[in-house]
Amino acid sequence: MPEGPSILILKELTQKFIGKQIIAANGNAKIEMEKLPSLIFEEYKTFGKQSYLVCKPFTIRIHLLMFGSYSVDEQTKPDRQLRLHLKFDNGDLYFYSCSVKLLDVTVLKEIDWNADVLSDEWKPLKARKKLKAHPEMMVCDALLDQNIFSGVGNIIKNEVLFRIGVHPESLVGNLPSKKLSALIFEARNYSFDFLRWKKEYVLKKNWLVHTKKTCPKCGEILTKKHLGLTHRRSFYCEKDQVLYTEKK
DNA sequence: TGCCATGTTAAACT
DNA sequence: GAGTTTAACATGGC
Repeated sequence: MPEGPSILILKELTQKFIGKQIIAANGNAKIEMEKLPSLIFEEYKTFGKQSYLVCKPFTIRIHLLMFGSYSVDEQTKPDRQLRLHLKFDNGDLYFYSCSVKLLDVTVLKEIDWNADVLSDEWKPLKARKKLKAHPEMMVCDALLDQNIFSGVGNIIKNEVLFRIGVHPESLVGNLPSKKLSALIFEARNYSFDFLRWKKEYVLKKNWLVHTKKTCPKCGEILTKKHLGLTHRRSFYCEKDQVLYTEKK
């Protein structure tokens, strides 16, 4: 489910509730539920994988983590623990097994919206600046850094690195300028491909290396390893993805 | 059936 | 205190 593009799809599904009053709120989220009824759901803001349901003077921050899910209007699988249910006069919004926090709406001012690869406010130059400040970082860690590439997840990471022909263990500071540009460009570009394919239910079909066995380019066996600070799965081709070891 | 994964935080270590 | 490792959360696919 939940890499940045999937959250945008969720946002679209909830648009009919914008401007509506919350009639009731329940679920096992450890928040002050009694504060929610009568508030107006004004806006659904996303920041990468985070959702911010703006209901002044609060905002409900929801993160689906690894296994979170949602449904609109129907409680699809009642056996799951219902984390948050918001009732409106034209339907219902349900969230399951996710992180939920009720925050003061002012937290939205603290967010660096320019870091969201899927946002109109995305600023590639700013991402470049952040990367330049961390030359010792492995590119596989850099792509997953939500302060630099908010919304990028492990699938996008693997696919982006294959597209640009860069080995996941290359250091940011060793990338040639053109490769650095390609990295920043594809982080956003692939995210939109992901979004389109997800909507068409053909996302998996379009994976080139993620969970794959052989390289679609050269046919060699792909390497699967847990790499970087986060030890997340990396799928890559030793032949087609260059390990940049020399400072350029 | 058991393992593991599209993620993040916070506690528990050194 | 810092930096690092582990646990916790919880569901579904293979």
